Amino acid sequence: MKGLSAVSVFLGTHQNRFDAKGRVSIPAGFRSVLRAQATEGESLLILRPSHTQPCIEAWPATAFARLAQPLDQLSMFSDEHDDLAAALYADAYPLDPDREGRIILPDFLREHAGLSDSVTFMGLGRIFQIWEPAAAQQRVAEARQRSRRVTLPAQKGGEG
Amino acid sequence: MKGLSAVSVFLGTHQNRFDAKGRVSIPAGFRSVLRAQATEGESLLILRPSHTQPCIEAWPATAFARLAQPLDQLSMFSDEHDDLAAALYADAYPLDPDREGRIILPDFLREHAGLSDSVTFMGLGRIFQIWEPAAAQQRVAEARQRSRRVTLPAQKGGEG
DNA sequence: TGACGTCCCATAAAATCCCATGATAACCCA
DNA sequence: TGGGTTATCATGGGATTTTATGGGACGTCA
Repeated sequence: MKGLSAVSVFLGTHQNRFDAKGRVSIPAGFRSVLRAQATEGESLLILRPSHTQPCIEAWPATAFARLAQPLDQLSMFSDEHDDLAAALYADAYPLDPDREGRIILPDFLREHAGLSDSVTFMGLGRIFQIWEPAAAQQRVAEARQRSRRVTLPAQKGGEG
Repeated sequence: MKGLSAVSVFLGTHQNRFDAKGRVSIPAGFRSVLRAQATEGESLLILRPSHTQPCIEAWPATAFARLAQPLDQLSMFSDEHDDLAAALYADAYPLDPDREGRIILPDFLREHAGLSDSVTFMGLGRIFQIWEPAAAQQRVAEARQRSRRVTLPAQKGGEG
């Protein structure tokens, strides 16, 4: 593969616009990561509102499956199981892009993220997030600030 | 002997120019280091703005993966994880050179480094940096000054 | 029937491919 | 050691492909 495509994690931020029909292109790079992570018979990606931030989380099928794994360790029918299942699944929204790689966001997600006419796709490694552009900028600045304090546990082997 | 090509770290300083299409050649020596450090399925290099200097950091795939390793030790969904992921990934920009070894820098990186028509590639061992030539010179001078006062810690064995 | 999503085609801009060139540096052989 | 021959490199540019975006037509499911 060429160009941005040869990556297996979501990196960088990209800004695209809604068209008149409410469609947005998923950045090409992200599309190819999604394809690489796709699971036969599952939708290409799963959206859900972030529970801590005004943005939409986008999960590739495989990553979402992993996310849900802790469920298996809870006894079925327990309250914990139900709670977790509800938290994970109830507001998840599986989705496949059209042939041009565009998606249409359901209203509840657009509202949750406060989207208007443009969206920022923010790569976060395993997943990516969809933000209102202004909020995205703010978020990154904040994250930079905070992670400056969260000094990394020193790497063994002198990092090299 | 093969000259610089046989080295696995980024050494030296090279200055190249943007062409009319906004492309710059990565110095040949750096290219071969990048190839040596490449990871199957990942882009050849990852750029990000330096958070401490007006320059662009260029990471080979493997080194970047190491940089991001601490993430794996944080539980998904923790605030630390989110902050760190955003800080590391959101402004990263993966890319692959064209067949001639040239790259096109996105605007936000060109602006961050204040690039105009030429760029200086500065080898820093594990990574290299991309500078506006004047700023690079200044930077090197400062670094020389400062490192005069610094004593290197004794080396333990072990190359990366 | 009508709203909405999908299929298909269209397009401008941008990125990439592919070929070309002058300059320099590496090489070879006498 | 000299001097010509090659290979490599930085750079240039036309042709092609990809990408983001726009929009008409069709299906489907209430």
